[in-house]
This record gives sequence, structure tokens and C-alpha cells, in this order.
Amino acid sequence: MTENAPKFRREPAEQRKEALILATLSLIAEKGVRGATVREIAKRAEVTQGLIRHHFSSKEDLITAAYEHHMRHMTNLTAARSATAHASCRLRLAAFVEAGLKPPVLDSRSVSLWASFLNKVREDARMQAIHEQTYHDFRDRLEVLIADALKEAKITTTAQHLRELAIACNAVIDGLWMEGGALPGAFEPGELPRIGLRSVGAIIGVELEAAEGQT
Amino acid sequence: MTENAPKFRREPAEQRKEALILATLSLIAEKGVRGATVREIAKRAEVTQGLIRHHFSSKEDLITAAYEHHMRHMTNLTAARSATAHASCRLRLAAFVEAGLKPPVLDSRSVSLWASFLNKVREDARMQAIHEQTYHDFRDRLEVLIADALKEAKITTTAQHLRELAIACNAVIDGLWMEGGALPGAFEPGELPRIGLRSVGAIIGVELEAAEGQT
DNA sequence: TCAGTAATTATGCAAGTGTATAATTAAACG
DNA sequence: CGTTTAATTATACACTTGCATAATTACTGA
Repeated sequence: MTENAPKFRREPAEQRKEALILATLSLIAEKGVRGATVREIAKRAEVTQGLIRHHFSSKEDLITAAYEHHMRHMTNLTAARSATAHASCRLRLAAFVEAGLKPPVLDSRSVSLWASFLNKVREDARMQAIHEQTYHDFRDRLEVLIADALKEAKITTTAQHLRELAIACNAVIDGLWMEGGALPGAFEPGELPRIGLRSVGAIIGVELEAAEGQT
Repeated sequence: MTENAPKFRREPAEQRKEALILATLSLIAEKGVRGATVREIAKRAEVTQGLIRHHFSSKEDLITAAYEHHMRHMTNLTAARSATAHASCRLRLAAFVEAGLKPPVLDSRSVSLWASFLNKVREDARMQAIHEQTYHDFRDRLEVLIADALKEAKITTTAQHLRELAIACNAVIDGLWMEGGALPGAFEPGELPRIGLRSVGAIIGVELEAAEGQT
């Protein structure tokens, strides 16, 4: 008879874990947290639901892991662009701001994903820790870029003032990112990066221009 | 025997509806959308769950009504402060910015409430309409205040530029509001309003100071 | 005072939820 | 090739969910 057609494939734990995390993220982005049930996640990852419990001690665990994965991904995506060599510190900062306000970082799905997670932040302590950490990580990178740009422009400042500038610029980026993601179509293409650059520039007192060579 | 102790009280429809909406909002703020089940809502409103279906055609209907109620409330709360007579347009704008970054508008519960709703915005068309409307309503009020402040400072501008200023300032306020609500304790008291005023001032090119006479 | 009516309760159900547990089975190893 | 082990499936259970339906009950107006 027809015999050894293997009924499933065994994957290394880390690989399967990531597959489950990715399935979770895409599902939350599509249907919200409510739509991300263990059964749906399993179906999307093409496994049976029991496997989730085998790799994660609970669904909450999977959600937490997915959150961490997503936030890390977003920060990396934004920072990567500014890490590529630029002529000046000013351009590096500009690239950072721009990257955060264009796809793939600025994306309707990412925003609703982020909003979905935010609810759980107040309930779960681990979620709160991740949130706090990723927020500060992002803001600290921004602060370094701002400090460099100011030094380059020969503007002196205090630590306290620098902190406030970082908070403000972070808020601009976050706010524009959110609105752009929550209301796609309400802004013309290229409008948000342009506004972001002008605003951040105005706040820190250094005129910023688009970092050329990016699509 | 002990007789006519009425087993429940009949309330006018509008009043009971609002009571149910308020119960829903407080519940979502506390436990997230997930925790806002019909049974819990009914318990908090001190009625039985069947009543919800009697006043709202579905739970989705109740959620939508609660969203509209909340957003309207937030916008009014922010705008109210700037509507009270101020010496100058600059002060009116300052009061608007400040009000959005202090309690009761800036509040951990409000932020998570807002985040909870945001997920539903992509699924439900009515939710999306409400979101769009409240966003533009808020931004339009801001734009008027900015326009007045600029005129007062004898700064001329174009409609396009004015639009972009409003978007930027809105983003600053939203961003700071979000971060302050999501990370209570990460900012010193009074820090966010101060940063908000400086940033909005820097963006539009008009120095703003705290509108005195507010607690 | 006494029906009439709409608000409210009481009860139940079908579907979906996360999770536990035992039975399979693919792969690694000697 | 046979054994072992962990990945994976299969099945079931207890619980919650939103919703429907029928039975009560407080209020109103003639």
C-alpha cells in the first residue's frame, strides 16, 4: 500500500517557536488580540494546537514572546537606516526620523499590533517590563543622535535639556507614526516624513533635510 | 408580611444607557476589552445581563457607543480649558496644550482605554468613522488656535503649511499623552506639559509659556 | 383602580475558549 | 536494525462567552 508519507515534520525548538510567534503576530495584526486564539494560531503555523502548549507554558507566554519579538524588530528596523554610514551626524538623525515614518515601520498592521499589546501592558508585569525597556532603548538611541547633531552644530546643552529634547522628538515620531498607521489615506505620501523632519529640526534647533539615497 | 420592597427600579432609557456605557468604560479601562464581558458590565451597572441586550442591539453596539462617549469626553475636556477667556491667543493655545498633558486628560486608564478601542477601529466601519471624526475634530481645533496665535504674532503662512503645523503639534501632544499614560512614573510631575509647550512653541515659531491660574 | 406596556429578570443554549492528558510518530543514536 | 526520546497529534474537559427567549414586575394613564 501507500506507505511512509510522514504525517508531520519535526523541527528544532527555536525554529518552531519563531514560526509560532510569527503566526501569532500576523494573526493579531489582522484580527486583533481577540482573533488570535490558540486554534487559529496553530492553523496558521500549520500545526495542531497542542504543540503550542508544548513550546510555551501558556498562551500568555506566547503573547509575551511575540510582543518582545515585535518591539525588537521595530526598533532595529528604525535604527538600521541611521547606522549605515552617513556624511554627517545631522544626516544620521534625519535618516532615523525618516525611517520611523515610512514603511515598513510605518504600517497599519504594526500600529494595531502595537495597540493590541498595549492593553496587556497594564495587566502583565512582564509585558510592562518589555514595554519600558523597548521605549527607553528607542529613546536612548534617539538621544545619542540628537547629542551628536547638536555637538556638530556647536550647540551646547545640559543633560536635563537633552533628555527633554529626546522625549519631545520621540513623541513627535510616535505621534506621527500612530496617526499615519491608524488613518492610512489621511496623509499624502511623503507628508509624514517631511513633517517629522521639520518638527524634530525645529525642536532641537538644527535644520534637518531628507537623507538622500533612500527610496 | 414584609411586602412591597421593589425588586428593581425602572429607569428612563437614556439614563440607563449612559450607566451601562460608564460601566463599560470603567471596566475596559481596568481590565482591557477582554475583561469587559456582558456579565461583568451588568454586574458593575447593578443590573442583570439581559438588560444590555434590551438597550443595545448587540455588545458591539454598546462598545461603539462607549467609544464615541469617551472620545467626545476627552476632546471636550481638552478644549474646555482653552475656551475660558484668556488674555491672548498665545495663552489660549498654551492652555490647550497643557490641558491635554495633565490629569484628567492624561491618565493611565484613558490611554489603555484608547488603545483598547484602537484595535476595533480596523474591524468595525462605524468605529473607524468615529475615530476619523474625533481625530479631525481635535486637530481642527488645534489648527484654529495655531492660526490665531500666528496672526497675533504677525506671522503669515499658507494653508498647506498651517495644516502641517497642526499635524505636527497634534502628534507631539498625542505622543506625550500616550507615553505619559503608558509609563506613569517615568516622568517628573509637570515635565510633560513643560516639554509640550516648548515643543509646540518651537514648531510653530512662537514662544509659549504656561497659562497661569491653573492647578 | 386596573389594565397595558415597556423595563427588567430568569433561564438556557450553542459555540468557542485555554488547557490537560494520553496516544502517536519522526528522528537521533548505539 | 532496534531503542529511546522528544516533538507532534488526538481527544476531551471545564469554563466562559454572547445571545435568545420567556417569564416577571414596576410604572403610567385613563
